[in-house]
Amino acid sequence: MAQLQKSIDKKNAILNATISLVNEGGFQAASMAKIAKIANVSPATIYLYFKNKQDLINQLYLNTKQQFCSIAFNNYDPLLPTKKGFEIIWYNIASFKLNESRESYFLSQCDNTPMVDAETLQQGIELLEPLTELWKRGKEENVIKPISLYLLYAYTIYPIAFLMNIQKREGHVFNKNCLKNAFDAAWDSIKLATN
Amino acid sequence: MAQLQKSIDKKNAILNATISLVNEGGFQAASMAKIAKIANVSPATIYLYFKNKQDLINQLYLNTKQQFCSIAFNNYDPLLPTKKGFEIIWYNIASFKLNESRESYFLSQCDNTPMVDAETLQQGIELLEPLTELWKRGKEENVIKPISLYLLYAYTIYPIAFLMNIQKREGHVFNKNCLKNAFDAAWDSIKLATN
Amino acid sequence: MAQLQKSIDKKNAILNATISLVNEGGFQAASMAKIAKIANVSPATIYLYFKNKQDLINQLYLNTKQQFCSIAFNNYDPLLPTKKGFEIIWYNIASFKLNESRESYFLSQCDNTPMVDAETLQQGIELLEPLTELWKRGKEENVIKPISLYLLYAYTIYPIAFLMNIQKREGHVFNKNCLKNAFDAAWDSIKLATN
Amino acid sequence: MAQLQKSIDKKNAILNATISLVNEGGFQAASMAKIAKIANVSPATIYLYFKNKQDLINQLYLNTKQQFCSIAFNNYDPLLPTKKGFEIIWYNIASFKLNESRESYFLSQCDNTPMVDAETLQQGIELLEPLTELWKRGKEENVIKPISLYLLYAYTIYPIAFLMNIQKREGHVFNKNCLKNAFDAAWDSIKLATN
DNA sequence: TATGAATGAGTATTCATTCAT
DNA sequence: AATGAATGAATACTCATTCAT
Repeated sequence: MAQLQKSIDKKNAILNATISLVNEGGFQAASMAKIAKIANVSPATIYLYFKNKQDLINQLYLNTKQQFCSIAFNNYDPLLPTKKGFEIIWYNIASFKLNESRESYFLSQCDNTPMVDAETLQQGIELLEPLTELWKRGKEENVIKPISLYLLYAYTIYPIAFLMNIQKREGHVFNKNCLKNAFDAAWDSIKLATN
Repeated sequence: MAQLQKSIDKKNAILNATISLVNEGGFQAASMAKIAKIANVSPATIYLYFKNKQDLINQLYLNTKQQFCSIAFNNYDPLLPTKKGFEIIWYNIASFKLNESRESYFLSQCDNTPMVDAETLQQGIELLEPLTELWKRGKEENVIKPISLYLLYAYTIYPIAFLMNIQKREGHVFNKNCLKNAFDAAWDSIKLATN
Repeated sequence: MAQLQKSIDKKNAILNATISLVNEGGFQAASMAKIAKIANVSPATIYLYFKNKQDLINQLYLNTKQQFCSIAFNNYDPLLPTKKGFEIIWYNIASFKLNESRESYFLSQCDNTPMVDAETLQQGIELLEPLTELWKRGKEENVIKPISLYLLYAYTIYPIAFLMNIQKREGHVFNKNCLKNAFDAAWDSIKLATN
Repeated sequence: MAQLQKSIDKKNAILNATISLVNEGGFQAASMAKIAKIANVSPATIYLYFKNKQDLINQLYLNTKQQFCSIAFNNYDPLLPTKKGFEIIWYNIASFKLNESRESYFLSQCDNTPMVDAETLQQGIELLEPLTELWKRGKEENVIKPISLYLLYAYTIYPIAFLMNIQKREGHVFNKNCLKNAFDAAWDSIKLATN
């Protein structure tokens, strides 16, 4: 029991150290030696928990994506009206991306570089299934434009990463009003205009 | 003259080799030795043109961003009506991002990782000034929502990078209709609804 | 009893795993971790049976040499005529070296590299005492040339290792006739020409 | 010119350092770092001259085997009578093996372990072609037993390695008389008895 | 007796950079 | 302007060995 906890703690320390280093200097700055030093373990110990560096990165990606998704669908109920459901998910995601910027910036790097295996990326995407289900329903209900899931994602979720990047780089913090504007932009881009 | 040309060719060969390598394996995969080999020069030669590796990356980023911007404002005339002007710029950018995916993917990596100096990133952003001018005017004309430039960029330009990523990863190619949908989403997200 | 057997089994599993690994990739390829994995024990367990890696190799050498010698003197009776006695021993050894090539190749590596302690090598040599006794007698009887034991060994026993190496490397198998030729060569090289 | 010489010197220093280390502690003891230190170069420099460690070992093997063979056929003339020719070659080889024990012990390790590529070993064997030609002729002339080249080698050349091993291990030095005995044993083992 | 977890020192190899030519 | 040779420091990863359980 105590041993198991110690193991979990060590693995987490390693994952944490890796996020920090990748965020500060990219994949290349996260050398196994530096990770080990920050996590307070021997370099060899990392290999007890991960097959190699790529495996470490992949696991870290999936881990973080899972955290992300578990928050994304907080309080979400598939029975809610489409717009309401989308609003809840969107604000959850925005809140994660803008508050947990450590995790978000890491995910953003993974999503825009060849750091992570294609296969692992795919696994990460599948975790968002409830959102894609919601979009499907929205299209059937003629509430959401009949456009591809890629476009829906590109215009509602992906932009939040840009805002997070700005926040991180410029110390800028987005207030409630700004967040409202962002949500409106997201919704306006995909809602089907009723005339 | 011929000598100058040879110099330019060499520098370009180096820049080109770097883009290829960064795209294939990220910053870390682009070692000076590999760059030199692909560019058909000696490692030492790189240092005649660039102070060090960071300088090489920075210059490459600015270079590529300039290419990008010179295309972005093709056929653009500040005197055009706001929506028309925006449409021209947006399609220019989309065409660059989706057709010149080599350059685009490189820029996307730079924009989402700590690869490039903060200062250099800033210089890159400033090259888009005609677009920000257009947005300013659009707001004054009550054609565009009175929201921050960050939001405008996040919801109109940034999403294209996601589409490019998808294209690259999945071999998917976006057709005219899809592009139209994307433009509409972009415009809908920032246009001021006239009631 | 059952406990003792289990211990012996484990020790043998370790020794066996080591032979396999050394044969495939030399001393360096036989890491304690790999040995443990193949022998289905924990790395730490190896240290219950052997003081350290060198001790493991030494014991394995002696063990294997003992196997070798117990076969070498099968059906051998010191009272037999010299040539007959030599013939029996020689064929025993050849049969071991050529049939038990796993063990033989291992011994050959040990005998031609600094893998094994000098002291342990000496102990291995002493196991062949009945053969050296036979040679001594043969010399007294003027049946065998009055040359050093080293020479007698070099020209009768050592060559078999070369044949084993060839067999291993080339998949070549030596038939009865070939074996007869080998024995004749061995005997011709040391027998004292009469008249 | 001076540069070329410096390069050759460096390569030789590396090869030399490698032989020393392999002789003292086997393949495993010859780490690239130790080799570099003894050769007075940086570890990275080794990779300017050799693709990797295996390549270094292979080249060293062939190099040394070439030295060996260039001596083996000193003063040898294919037109000499078979026995005379064989005698010259045998004494050349014995002299190399027993005097150049550094090189010989290294070759013996290579020949009895998986240190060297099978392909490279083959290349080494081919260098002895004049000897195999001589043996062929000897068989045609009914001077040498009609047995395989493997056997001829096993009983005439291979035993010398054993003597060298003994010399090295025990400080024992073989005198002229002993050498004569060894040659006689070699010749007796393969000569066709005329009755 | 037996182990899985842990590690500091080591492995082969590559790095960004410099320098003599 | 251009280079091949050179390198110390770093890279990812593995080693033989120990220790708490």
